[in-house]
Amino acid sequence: MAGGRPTPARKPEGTEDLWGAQIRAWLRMREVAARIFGNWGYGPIETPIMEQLDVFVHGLGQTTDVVRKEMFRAITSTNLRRVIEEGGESGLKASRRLALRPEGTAGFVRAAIEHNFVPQGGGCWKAWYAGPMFRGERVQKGRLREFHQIGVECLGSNDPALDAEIIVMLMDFYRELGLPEDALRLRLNSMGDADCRPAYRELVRSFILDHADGLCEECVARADTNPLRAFDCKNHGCQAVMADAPASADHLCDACAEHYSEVKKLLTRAGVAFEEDPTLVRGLDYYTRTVFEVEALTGMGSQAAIGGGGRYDGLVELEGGKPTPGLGFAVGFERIMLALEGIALKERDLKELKELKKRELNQLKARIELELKELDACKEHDMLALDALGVRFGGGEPACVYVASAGHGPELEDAVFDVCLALRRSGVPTKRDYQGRSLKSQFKQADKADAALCVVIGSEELERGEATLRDMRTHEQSPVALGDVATVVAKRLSASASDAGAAGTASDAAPAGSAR
RNA sequence: GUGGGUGUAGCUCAGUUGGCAGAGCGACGGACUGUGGCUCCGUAGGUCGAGGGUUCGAGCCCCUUCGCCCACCCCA
Repeated sequence: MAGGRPTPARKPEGTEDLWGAQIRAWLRMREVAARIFGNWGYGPIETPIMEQLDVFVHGLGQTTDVVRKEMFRAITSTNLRRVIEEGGESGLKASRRLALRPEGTAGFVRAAIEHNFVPQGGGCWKAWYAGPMFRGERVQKGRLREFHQIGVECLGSNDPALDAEIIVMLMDFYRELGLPEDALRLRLNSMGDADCRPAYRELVRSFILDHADGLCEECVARADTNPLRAFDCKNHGCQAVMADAPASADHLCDACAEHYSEVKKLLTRAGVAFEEDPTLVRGLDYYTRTVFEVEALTGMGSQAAIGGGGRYDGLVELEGGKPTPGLGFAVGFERIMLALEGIALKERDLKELKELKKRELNQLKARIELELKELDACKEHDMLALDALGVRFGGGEPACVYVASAGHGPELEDAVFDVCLALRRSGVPTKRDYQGRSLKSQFKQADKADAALCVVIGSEELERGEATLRDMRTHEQSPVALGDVATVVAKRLSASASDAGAAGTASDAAPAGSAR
């Protein structure tokens, strides 16, 4: 150990460091959520990443897989050893038994009860959240132990219009992110409520016992504890048998049936395509009536659901609050990114062909003209790579300016320092060299950083109290007084930014200002 | 919890019956003394995941271990 460095730590299994294009995509997705959900009356909320264990046990249900084996649990105690010796955490009071949230709804409902969010007179409370969730599962494609969700919740009304609205809003959200409806599949079902679900459950249970021959052991074994789960079984034999099982939508009580048909009517009215799927049974106990799930058709591994939710009219009561209806959904950030990547890869064939033709043309031109002025193959490759990352909706870093110094010397270095300071303080993203590179090298750096402008300061300029301002696209250069650099650059940048904004919103071909 | 795959340069990966540690891309420098993208030339970069064993000799064979990926299950 003496003098040796410790071996560097690694991030825990199933976690990701978010940086570069990823973090920008996450922030951008939150912006889109804030805008779209805001239009529908949902405001932002943030609740703790950990809650008392009971919040999840009561809310999600004792028997769900999430609670039984997928939660990260923690205790606080002044004497850990005694807790272990005396039979574990069950001896601790509730406030000392904690868990990292595996989903967002239970904590939201806890907060709603704690602060009386729902108005007495019968209005509803709407909010959206975004943040990390934790489940101790084995990692695979589209499944992490720490993952990020954006969710919305609405408490206080059983109006079917709300069920339809949040689904429409969800599809709008996907479209805004670059996932059109034809890239997705929306599945819809109704699970009934406290009045009709028990009887239906019993129907399914006896169906399973009658058809035990054709079903796998596990499905039969679960007939008593959770018969509906048999619909979810991946076993083909089970799927074939369960296809003939009684469908929940056919066994709803009158109130649930009316609610369900109203939801479907309104969805159709809004032009949202859906598939009724009687086998859709969501894994958390709190769902009642409307349940839905959205799958992406490309890019996914075996985990294709990029969002899902439904109504949970019994949940608030389960958490100890007054009976209050509610509903919501959650989408998975990482899975949406996979879906976007799938789309980008599909489009890539077309783009590659285009690229190829362009290059052929360019080669011909080169033979004739020797020099090509606007070939930008490198940048376009970068954009392709970005597309493959699924960040096409996220844009790149904002336009920036590069300050280059021609030559060395304390006066020059001070001038560079001053100019950068002024630029940054006037809100211009500014980059510079710190390693004494050659001017040529600095231009290379500026190019890589995709700088729109370059400020060159050398001893000649310095004597005149000036800097040279170079437009990296047009190659035009002009002198600017040192004191005016910040204001002139800020003006030039904002002018070109609004140009690009006006011209290039719909076309992803706008080359300027869009690399990482 | 169960099963399969994989680990060699910053990245993507070659590496033959055990015999000098490799390529492409990237990075850096130069050609061009103060002006970017193309081209050419050059340079740097490795505990071969870790530990042990067999051998004259191990990236390769054996044992142990760790990480990562994919799938079952479940879900976002």
